[in-house]
Amino acid sequence: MAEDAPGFELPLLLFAGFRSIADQLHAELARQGHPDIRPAHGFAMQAIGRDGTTASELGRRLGVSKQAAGKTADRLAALGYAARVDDPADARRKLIRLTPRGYDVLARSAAVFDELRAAWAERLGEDRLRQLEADLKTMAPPSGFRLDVAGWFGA
Amino acid sequence: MAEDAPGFELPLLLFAGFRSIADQLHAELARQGHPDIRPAHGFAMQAIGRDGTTASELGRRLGVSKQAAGKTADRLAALGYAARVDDPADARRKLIRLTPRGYDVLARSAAVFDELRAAWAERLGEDRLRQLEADLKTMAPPSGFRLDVAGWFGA
DNA sequence: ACCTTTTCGACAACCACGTTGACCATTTTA
DNA sequence: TAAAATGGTCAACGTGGTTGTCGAAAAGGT
Repeated sequence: MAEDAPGFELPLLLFAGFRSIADQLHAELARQGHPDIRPAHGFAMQAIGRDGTTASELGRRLGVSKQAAGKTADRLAALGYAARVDDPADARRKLIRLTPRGYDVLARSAAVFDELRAAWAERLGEDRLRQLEADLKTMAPPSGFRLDVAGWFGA
Repeated sequence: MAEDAPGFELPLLLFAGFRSIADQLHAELARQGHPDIRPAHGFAMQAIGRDGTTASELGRRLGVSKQAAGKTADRLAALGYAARVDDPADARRKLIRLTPRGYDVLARSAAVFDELRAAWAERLGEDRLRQLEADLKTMAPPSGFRLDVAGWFGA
């Protein structure tokens, strides 16, 4: 009878799958006029959303401190993907809003993700892919995703 | 008929699976006397292996510069998991070797990974898990894994 | 043998991403 | 109205990366 795979392979495969999709996404985004977008930026812009948010709230959504979230917002602003504007209703707050260029990345990302999923479906079959998604949902619901990846990995 | 999952869910699920396993591993390692081990350390120690290696070679295995690999080795040394010794056969080289404490982490990690895989097998069934592994292997062979995760994500 | 090229390790400067702690300004609340 | 909670920023630091430079040692070619 066949041996079980060694346990260490499973996380490697999961990570390789994630990284494969992320790399293809960013290669395609680079081709479509967004060469300087990094995975961290995509997560942050997704968390900012169409309505914008504040640094404190962004930090809560991303699972990092408000200072870290503020720095990320500054970088996105420097790259032209976000802007920080005063909140007329609350002089403490500064809203982080996506620029048209930021919305463009979000829209293109959604499209590319759908294409990549379709590629998986074609290769594996829609049934197998659905089962894979369902199994992952069973084992690791991506509830309130924490995206402090860089810090999580190394610090 | 059921709708397809949105494309952006797939990478999130893959990452959540990876992170779930990694978090459980490190929680267990902490319980077993290794509270300061980080994911990056585990990858580096795995790459150092039982025979030890040099900073340059470690950099190649990890897909990072020799300087970065050297820094990682220094940190592992500071934590007591590795030691750097002169190579008697080549005065340029300094071998990075795991300490007994380093080997201990590797052995415990392997055991915990097997336990975690067994937990997945119990929940999903061995067949489903094998299929999941096979499908991931199809879509993203973890060939020559690059583990510059922190830099890849953000820099 | 000798000179050139390659390799290894280290130093320095820098960037990205995260952390705490402290601080001030502005709501909110009691 | 005074006290507490909230939002943003500054500063200092840790960790994981990057280039570029450099000297010492090994390898290679003539």
